[in-house]
Amino acid sequence: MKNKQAADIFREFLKNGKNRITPERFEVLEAALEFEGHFSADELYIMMKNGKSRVSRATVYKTLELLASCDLISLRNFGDNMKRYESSFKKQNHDHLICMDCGRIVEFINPILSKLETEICKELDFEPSSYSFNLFTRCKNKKNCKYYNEK
Amino acid sequence: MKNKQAADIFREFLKNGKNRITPERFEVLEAALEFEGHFSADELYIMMKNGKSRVSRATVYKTLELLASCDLISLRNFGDNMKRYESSFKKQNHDHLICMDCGRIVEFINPILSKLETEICKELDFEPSSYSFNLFTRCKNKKNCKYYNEK
DNA sequence: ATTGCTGCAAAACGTTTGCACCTAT
DNA sequence: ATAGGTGCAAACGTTTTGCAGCAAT
Repeated sequence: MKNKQAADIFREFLKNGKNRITPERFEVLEAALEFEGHFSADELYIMMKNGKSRVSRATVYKTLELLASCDLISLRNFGDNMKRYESSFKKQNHDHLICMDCGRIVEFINPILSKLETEICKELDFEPSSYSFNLFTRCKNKKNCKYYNEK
Repeated sequence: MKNKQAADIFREFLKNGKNRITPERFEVLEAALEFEGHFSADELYIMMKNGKSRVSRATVYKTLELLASCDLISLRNFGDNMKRYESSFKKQNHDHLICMDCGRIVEFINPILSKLETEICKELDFEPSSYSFNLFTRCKNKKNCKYYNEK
């Protein structure tokens, strides 16, 4: 177990919710934290299969939901109809710029957004939980964009 | 045809893109503009079917894409894996607060967001196209929330 | 002993596609 | 005449579900 601290958080979360502590769940946790960048549930499942894991697709899907509930990973939506996740353990909260031509996803941090979240929720009288701010763009120079050109 | 002005915009857009002008496309336009609030492609299709329209599901899906391209409607993503649309004809650009408990969607307008869009895109050197800012929340008083309680 | 979890396959869901026919140009 | 659109049903990709057996409590 490489991320003992994350595992402790997950174990505590499972206990409090009267969920069982199973080796499969910790396998998924570890794979999710190791994954570089954004991944879909199926991508993670395939990666784990290739790594000779015997965890099932259903378990991967369900465990990712649990991990998102306890904020060890974040759920993202980039406009395709697909849930994506990324590790949020020991990582600063950030937002995403998506290029609709080349598919690149650039992360950025802007401190105003979480202030806006607090402010607007207060005004409308809702309890904030999370927010998403996505910028959909097109890269300027297709000729110089290696991501666009390699497609 | 109730929305002559929108129809003109659509007709012009179709011509410029060498798309044909068909009665089916204008039927979808009209239904989309009449729909109150947010709708999925399938919801619109079902509604049209119930209204005795003979337009096919495929045509609805494709026409909604065209309508979004010429900004007569806006494409939204509220975190479920489903494309949602809403009329944006003669309507101010706005963002959404989603209550994850009762399902309510509240619209709000905040002028800072489009400034942020411009600013961040400039800094990262991308051409802005659109953005989405969603606040995921929980309503504060379940007891007094009629949306929560009617479920 | 009792739930709850797992793996598997099947089903569900929204969406896209292939194709023969039709229609706007 | 011809390119493009339509309707239908089948295919698609992601996610969820039902269920029998298994394992954590």
